[in-house]
Amino acid sequence: MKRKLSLDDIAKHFKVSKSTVSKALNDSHEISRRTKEKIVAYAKEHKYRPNLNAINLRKEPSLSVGVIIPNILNYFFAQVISGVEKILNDNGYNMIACISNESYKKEVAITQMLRKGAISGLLVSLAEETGRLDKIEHFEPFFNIGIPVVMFDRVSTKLQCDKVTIDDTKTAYNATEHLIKSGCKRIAVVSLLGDLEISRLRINGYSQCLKNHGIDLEQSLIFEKLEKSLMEVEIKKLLSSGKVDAILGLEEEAGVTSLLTANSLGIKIPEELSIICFTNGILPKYVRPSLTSISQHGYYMGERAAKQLVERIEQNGSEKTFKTEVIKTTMIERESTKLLST
Amino acid sequence: MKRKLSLDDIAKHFKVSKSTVSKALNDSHEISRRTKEKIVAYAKEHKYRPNLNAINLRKEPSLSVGVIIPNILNYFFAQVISGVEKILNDNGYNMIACISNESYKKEVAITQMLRKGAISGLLVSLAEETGRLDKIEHFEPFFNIGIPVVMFDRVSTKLQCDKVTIDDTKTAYNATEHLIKSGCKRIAVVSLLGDLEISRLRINGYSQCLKNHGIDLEQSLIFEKLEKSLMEVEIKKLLSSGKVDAILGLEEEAGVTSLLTANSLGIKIPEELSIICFTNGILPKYVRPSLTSISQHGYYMGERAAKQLVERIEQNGSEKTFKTEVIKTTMIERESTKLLST
DNA sequence: GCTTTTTACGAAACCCATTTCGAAAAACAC
DNA sequence: GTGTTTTTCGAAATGGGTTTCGTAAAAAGC
Repeated sequence: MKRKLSLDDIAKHFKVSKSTVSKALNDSHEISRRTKEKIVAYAKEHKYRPNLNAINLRKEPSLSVGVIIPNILNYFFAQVISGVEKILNDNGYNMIACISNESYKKEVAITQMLRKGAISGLLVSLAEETGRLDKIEHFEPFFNIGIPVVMFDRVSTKLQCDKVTIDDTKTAYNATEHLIKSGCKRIAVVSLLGDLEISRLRINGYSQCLKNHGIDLEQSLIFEKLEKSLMEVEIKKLLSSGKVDAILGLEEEAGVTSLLTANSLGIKIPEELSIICFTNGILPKYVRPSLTSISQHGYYMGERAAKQLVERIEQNGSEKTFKTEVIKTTMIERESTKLLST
Repeated sequence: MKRKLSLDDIAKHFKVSKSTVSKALNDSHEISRRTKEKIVAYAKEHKYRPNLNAINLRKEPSLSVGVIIPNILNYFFAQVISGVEKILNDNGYNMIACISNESYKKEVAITQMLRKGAISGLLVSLAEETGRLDKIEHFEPFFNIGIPVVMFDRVSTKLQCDKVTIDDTKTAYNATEHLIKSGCKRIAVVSLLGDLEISRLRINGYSQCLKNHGIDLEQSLIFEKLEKSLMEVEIKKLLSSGKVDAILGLEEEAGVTSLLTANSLGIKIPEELSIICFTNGILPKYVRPSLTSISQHGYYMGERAAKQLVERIEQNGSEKTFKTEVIKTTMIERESTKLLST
C-alpha cells in the first residue's frame, strides 16, 4: 500500500543522496539554502516522519515495560502504578501504561499494540470483562516470543506466569470473623465486581467463615454484581428490612455507599450496623464515621510485581518455575466496627 | 566500557556467523541441537538482550508519547491521564507515563530518559518543585530536536509551546464572589500547594474579587504552602478564632480537611461556615455535608492536551504559532455553601 | 591566472537483529 | 558407489536513519 515515506524516497525524488536529505532536514550547514528549502518543503508537504526506531538504533537502547490496568481512577490501581513506576524507573525502564477500562476488547487491542512495540516485559491486571469471559489467549504471543509476563491482583489461574496477589479467601475470612467476634450474626456481602476470580474467592472466604462458626449461609444476603446505579437502592432495601447487623463490602465503593445509606436512614454505626470493606483508598478515612477497611498495600504490590518482572527480564528465562507472591493484607480498624474485647 | 552484548559478539566468540546465532536463539530447526545449546547457554550466562530497536526497525513503527505528571494518586491527574490515554490510543500512540512525584530532580531524570527514548511528543504538567525553582531548561532539548511539547494545568510562561489550562484567576474570582454573594465577609484561603504559578493566579483572583467588593485583604487569612502534617492544626486554630465565615480551598484536600475540622468543632456548615474548594475529585461528593467544589474537567483537559499534541505531531511543525486553550471550569454546588437567592 | 579555501554534496560505514537464499556436508536410498 | 535428500550453516540483503570522510566544484586570496 502506501508505505511510509523514507529518506531514500525523498532522495530519489530529488536525485540526491539520502545523506543530503538527512542533513537538509536536520538543518546542517553543509547543505545549501536552496537545496534545504526544497527538501524541507517536500518533506513537510508529504508529511515525512522519521522512523524513530532507526534513530534510536544508534543510541543507547531504551528498555520499556508495558503495564495494563483496568482503571486508573481506582485509587488502588493508582497506588499500584506508583509502586510499579518507582521500581521500573530505578532500574532504568520506561513504563508504558495502558488502561483497559475493564473492557476485554480494549485489552486485546492493547496487547496487539504492545506486541509490535518495543517492550521487554508486561505487567497485567485483568479487566472485569476478561475475567467474566475467561479468555486469555491474547497473552499467549508474549509467552511465545519469550517476553516475561507478571500478573497482579486480578490474576488468572489459566496463565502460567509469575503472579502477585493477596490471599482473597483468607482476607475475607478474617474480616468476616472479626465481624462475628464483635457480635454480628447476620452479615451481608455487597459488591459491584462481576465474575472475577477475586470475587469468588472473597465470597468463598466469607462462606467458609460462616460455616466454621455455625452460621447458616443465606444467599439472600449476598449482593454480587450490583449495577452501580442500583446499588444505593438495593442497599436501602436491605438496611430497611432490618435483617442485617453487618456488611462486608468487597470493594471500597460498596462499603462507603452502605455507610452513607445507613447514615441517611439513621442507623447507628457501629452499634446497629458494622461495616468492613476491601481496599483502603482515600474515602474510608474521610467519611464519618470512618470506615474500617482492608489495606491491600497497592504501592507495595506494584513494587513487588515490577521487581519480579525486572528479575525475569534480566535473567532472561533461565529460571523456569513461576512463583506466586502473596502479599499480606492489613485490616485498618476505624469507627465502623466495634472493638473486640480481647 | 562494557558495551551491550550483540549477536556479532556471540558469533565471534564461537566463530560462527551471526545468522547462526540469531537462529539458535530463536530456536530455529535449521540449527543443530548441540550448536543451539551452547549458544543459548552462553547467551543466558552473559545476559544477552536483543536490541529492541533493531527488531522493531523491521516492523511497523510504533509511535509513543511521553506524559509527565506530578502525582498519579491525585484524582485530578488520574482523570487527565484517562483522557490522554483515550485520545492517544484512538490515534495509535502508546503512552509512556512518568511520575515526577513533585520532584525537580526526578523530572529532569525523566526528561533525560525520554530524550533518548523513542517518543514523538511530550505532555507535561510541572512538578511543584520545578515551579518553585522555576527551572525549565531540561525541556529545551525537545524543542531543539523538534519534538512537540504540550503543557497542561501546571504550565510555565517561560516555555513557548502549546498549553491547556483553566483560567485560575477567573475561577478563584468567581468562587470568591459566590461566597461574598451568599453573605460571607471574612474569607480565608487554605492551600497545600507551594510556589506554583497556579497558586499565585488563584490567590490573585481571590484578592481582586475582594478588592472589587470593597473588602480589605488580610494576609493573616491566607494560608499558603501549609505542611500536610500541620494543616489540620492550623485550620483548627483558624476556625477556633471565630474570625472567618468562609474558606476557599485551593485544592481538594484543603477543603475536605477544613470541613472535617469544622465538623469536629461543632461549627455548622454552611450556616456558620461556607466552604468551596478547587478540584472536584471523589471526596467532595462523599463527605458530609457534601462539599461545593470546582470541577476542572480533568478528563476533558487530558483529551484536549493529547489532541493538540497529536495534531502537532502529524503536521510536523509547519504551524509555528502556539496556542493556549483555556478550559471552562464548573462550580458544583453542594451542601457546604448557601444557596444564592437570585 | 594559479593556489588556497570554502561550499555542497555523495559513498559508504554504522547501529543490530531478521530472513532469504545458496551451498557445503552429512545422511540416506538404491 | 552414485544419486538424492536432509541437515546445518554462512553471506548478504533488509529496515531507515546518522555520521564520517572524501571529493568535485565554486569562491576567495594574492
